[in-house]
Amino acid sequence: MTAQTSLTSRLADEIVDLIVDGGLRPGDALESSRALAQRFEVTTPTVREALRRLEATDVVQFRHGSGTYVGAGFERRMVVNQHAGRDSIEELIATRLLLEPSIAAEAARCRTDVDLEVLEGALTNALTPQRGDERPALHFHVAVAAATGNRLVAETLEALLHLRSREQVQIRHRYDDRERDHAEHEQILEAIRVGDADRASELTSSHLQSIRDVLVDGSAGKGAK
Amino acid sequence: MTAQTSLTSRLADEIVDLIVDGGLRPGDALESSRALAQRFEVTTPTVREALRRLEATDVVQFRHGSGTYVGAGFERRMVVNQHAGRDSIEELIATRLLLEPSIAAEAARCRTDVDLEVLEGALTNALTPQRGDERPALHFHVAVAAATGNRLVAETLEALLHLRSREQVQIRHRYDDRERDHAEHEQILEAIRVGDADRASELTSSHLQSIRDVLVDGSAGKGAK
DNA sequence: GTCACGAAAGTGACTAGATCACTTGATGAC
DNA sequence: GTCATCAAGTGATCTAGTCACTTTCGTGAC
Repeated sequence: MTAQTSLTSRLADEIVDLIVDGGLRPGDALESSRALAQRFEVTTPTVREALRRLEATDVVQFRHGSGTYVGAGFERRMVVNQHAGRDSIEELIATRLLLEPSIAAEAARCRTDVDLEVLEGALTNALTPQRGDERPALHFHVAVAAATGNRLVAETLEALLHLRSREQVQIRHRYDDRERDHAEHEQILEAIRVGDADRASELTSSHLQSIRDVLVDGSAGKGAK
Repeated sequence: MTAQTSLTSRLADEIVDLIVDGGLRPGDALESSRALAQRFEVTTPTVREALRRLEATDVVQFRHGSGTYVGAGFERRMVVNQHAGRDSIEELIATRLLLEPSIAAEAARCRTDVDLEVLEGALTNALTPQRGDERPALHFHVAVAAATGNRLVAETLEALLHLRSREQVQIRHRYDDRERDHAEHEQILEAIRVGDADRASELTSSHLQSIRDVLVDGSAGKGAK
């Protein structure tokens, strides 16, 4: 049960731990590949695989002939992977509450007929339980962002929702009022359809607020599990 | 001149090209490691390093014993690395225009005295030309996002500005009216200081709009360099 | 004393050829 | 028809190196 994950994955995590424990900051040098290989009792190619993975998000940087150094992505990782307490979930909802109303308003202004079809599709998909299908059913809120016609907006929101995806499941577990969820989504869609930006914004805001309320009440009133 | 970059980096790019050229979509299988190694005339550990790098952003996924598959991150990469034309810069500005006014408003509501000091620091740093110092001077707009007290908001905006960082330099090159930039930042800061959310939002909006205008005029009027 | 040069040590980059572990699909017994 | 079995394909990792680059530090010229 310790780990179904690969040796390389664990290794990457352990290297991050090493950076944390050592109090290293961006710019500081890590141990050499060979030293790391010895420390973790693996071979250098394996260490390098783990480091490459970390390099991709700039957690570490290679400098040929010089050494391996902590990169700026390290601190970013610390923020992103912060312990998944209630704070981080509330932080996520707060962020969405800040950004999504504007996005919904813009969607109401810019949406095309095709966007509307996609939104309707996302809405019906949400009701049918996930099939064995690979496609994880386009998230309604991402579909709204896509309806702005700006791919970067959609991408940003998707990245945001992808974060803390585990906690998002928790939210759904609590906020299990599917009918209400669907009804609110439908209202938002209607506002976008008729191009009422203000109403789309307000509805999105109150929708997220109600989710937040459930969350806060739940954490205050309910015990574990 | 062909490439100062490492073999692994080039290899990662070439594998992505291979996915693109092959018309592969998320879920499709890649060639085996051995086949890739043969194709590119490198050894398997090298291929694996390149693949690990791509795995970090979910461009590919490993399935032990089964194969290597294209992941959801592939399409994301396509969006992020789309050819850096004017469209993508305008898209970025449009996104910022959509998100940052709300953030500035929230900052005006939530900022602490410490946040104000940080903002002032970011403002003066922007005027002094970059020193040899490693720290790349906290971006004013990121500092505003941080003043919301929500780390996730700051992180999101930072990620956004980090994208297309090359093009951002272009923008600065055109929008070289440092004094005006600084003056507008100062106005925004003042609104945040006194807690005027509406004004902070409006000022941010007009600030970004003026940047966009310069950009659009520049692209229409000016030739290359 | 100062500074250019250059060898040596340390480090990452990559090679070469294996072995082990897991998945998958075909085969064959029941 | 169903299910256990097995073999081929693939990823995961190892062993044991060589090559290329950077940094350092000592040497010697000035």
